[in-house]
Amino acid sequence: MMSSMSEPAFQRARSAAAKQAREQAILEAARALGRRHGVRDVTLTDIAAAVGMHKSALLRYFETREQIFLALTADGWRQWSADLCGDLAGRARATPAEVAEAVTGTLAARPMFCDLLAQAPLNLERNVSIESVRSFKLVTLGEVERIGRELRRLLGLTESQAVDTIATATSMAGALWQMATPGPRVRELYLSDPRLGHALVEVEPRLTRVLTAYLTGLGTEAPPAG
Amino acid sequence: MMSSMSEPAFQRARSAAAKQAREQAILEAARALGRRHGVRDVTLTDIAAAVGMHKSALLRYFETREQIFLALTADGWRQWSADLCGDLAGRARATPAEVAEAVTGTLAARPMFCDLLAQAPLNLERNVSIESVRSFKLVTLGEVERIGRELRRLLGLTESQAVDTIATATSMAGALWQMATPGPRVRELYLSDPRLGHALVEVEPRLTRVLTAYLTGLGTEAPPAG
DNA sequence: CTTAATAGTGCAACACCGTTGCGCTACGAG
DNA sequence: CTCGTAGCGCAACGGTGTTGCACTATTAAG
Repeated sequence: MMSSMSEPAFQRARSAAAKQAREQAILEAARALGRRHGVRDVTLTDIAAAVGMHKSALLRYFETREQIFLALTADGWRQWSADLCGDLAGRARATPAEVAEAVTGTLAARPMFCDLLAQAPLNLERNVSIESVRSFKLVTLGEVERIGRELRRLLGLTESQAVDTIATATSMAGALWQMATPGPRVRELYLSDPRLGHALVEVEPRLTRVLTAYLTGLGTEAPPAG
Repeated sequence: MMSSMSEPAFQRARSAAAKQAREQAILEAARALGRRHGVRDVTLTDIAAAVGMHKSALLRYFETREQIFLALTADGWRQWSADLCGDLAGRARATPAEVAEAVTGTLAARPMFCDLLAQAPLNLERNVSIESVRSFKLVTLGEVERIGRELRRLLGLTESQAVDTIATATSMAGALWQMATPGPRVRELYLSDPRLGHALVEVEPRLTRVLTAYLTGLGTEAPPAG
C-alpha cells in the first residue's frame, strides 16, 4: 500500500524478456484478485499493490484498467475453447445432453471466466482503444468458430445454430454466475426469507438443463420447407 | 452538459403529493436519459440537471444512485409481465414458437428494460440497503410466478421449467441487447471489418430462435423414469 | 572504472464519480 | 405577519482511473 520501499528495491524491467515477465505478473495478480474478490471489485491500486509497483506503472503495460481484464477474457476464451474442443474432439458422436454437459462442465470449472463473461460486453469493451477491441473480437470469433466446428460435426447443426448455441451458453453462464454468487449480505437475505429461496440458483444444473433442452429442440425442429 | 432547465426558481416539495410527484419526475428523467445514452453512462449529475435540482437533493428521494435504477427495473418487470401475460392469457393454446415470439416481442419492445436487465445482477443490487434488495426480489419473483403460470398452462411446463425459461429469456435479452448496441466507434469497427460482420447481432431473431428451440426441446424430453 | 544517455518507476496532481454535513431560505402553520 | 420546520444548494470528502513530471536505476559507451 504505502511507501513500498520495504520491498527489496523493486527491480526495473529493461529487457524485452523482463518486460514480458512483468506483464505476465500483472495479469496473474489481476487474475488472483479477481478470483478472490470478484472482477468488479478489483481496482488498479489493488493490482499495483499485489505486483509491488505503482498504479501509474501498470498503465505503461496496459493502456487502461479494462484492457487488463480484456486480455484475461481473451485468455479465458482460448483456454475454455481448447478444453472444450479437446473434450468434444475425442468423440465420434454425442447426444445433446452429453454436449450440454461438456459445455457446462468446462464453463463451471472456470468461475473467473464466467465472471469476465458477465462483464465483457458491459464494461470491458469500453475505455479501450479500438485496436484492442478488434483484436479481442477476432480472438473471440476465432474460438467460436473452432467450437462451432465441433458442434456442427457432432450434432449436425448449421453454422448459425452453432453460433447461437455458444452465445447462449456464454451469456447464460455469465448471468447465472452473477446470480449464484451474491454478496454475503444478499446471500444471507436469500437464506433467511423462505420466499426468496428460489433466488439462489446453481449454475451447473440450470445451465445443463437449458442447453440440453435447447440442443434437443434444434434436432427436432421441422425443416423450413419440403 | 444539459442544464437546459430554465425552470425559474425551483419550487420546494413540502406536501406528500408534491414529494411523490417529484420522485416520479426523478424516475422519469432517469428513464429518459437511460434510453438515450444507456443506463451505464447516466450519472447522478445528469439526472439532477434534467430534473433541475442538485445531486444531493436526489439522494433524499433515493438512498443511492443504484436504487433509482433498481426502482426502474422493478417497474420494468411489472410492465413487461403485464404486457406478456395480457398477450398469453388471451390464448387457449399456443405452440412453442408462438410463445417464444410473444416473449421476444414484448422484451424487444422495451430496450430500456433489456438494458436494466443486463445490469441488474451486476451493479444494481449492490450499494443498496438490504431492505430494497428484498422488496425488489419479491417483485421480481412475483412477476416470474405470474408469467410462469401462463407458461405452465399453455405448454404444460413444470414450475422449474417455467422459471428456467424466464431466467433464460431475461438473461439473454440483457446480454443480446448489450451486444446489439455497441458504442458508435465499435459499431463502425464491426461494419468496416468483414470478419467482424457476425459480431453485430439482432436481438429479436436470435432470441426467438433460441427460445423456440428451447421450448420445443422441453416438450420432446423423455420423462425421467419409465 | 568512470561517465553519460536512456527509460522504467514513483509521486502528486487532475477530473470525475457518488456521498455527506451544513448552512440558507422558501414555505406553510399559527 | 411571524416563526420554526424542512427542502434545497453548496462545498467538501474519499474513492476511482488517468496523466505529466522528476528521479534514479540500469546499461552502454568512453
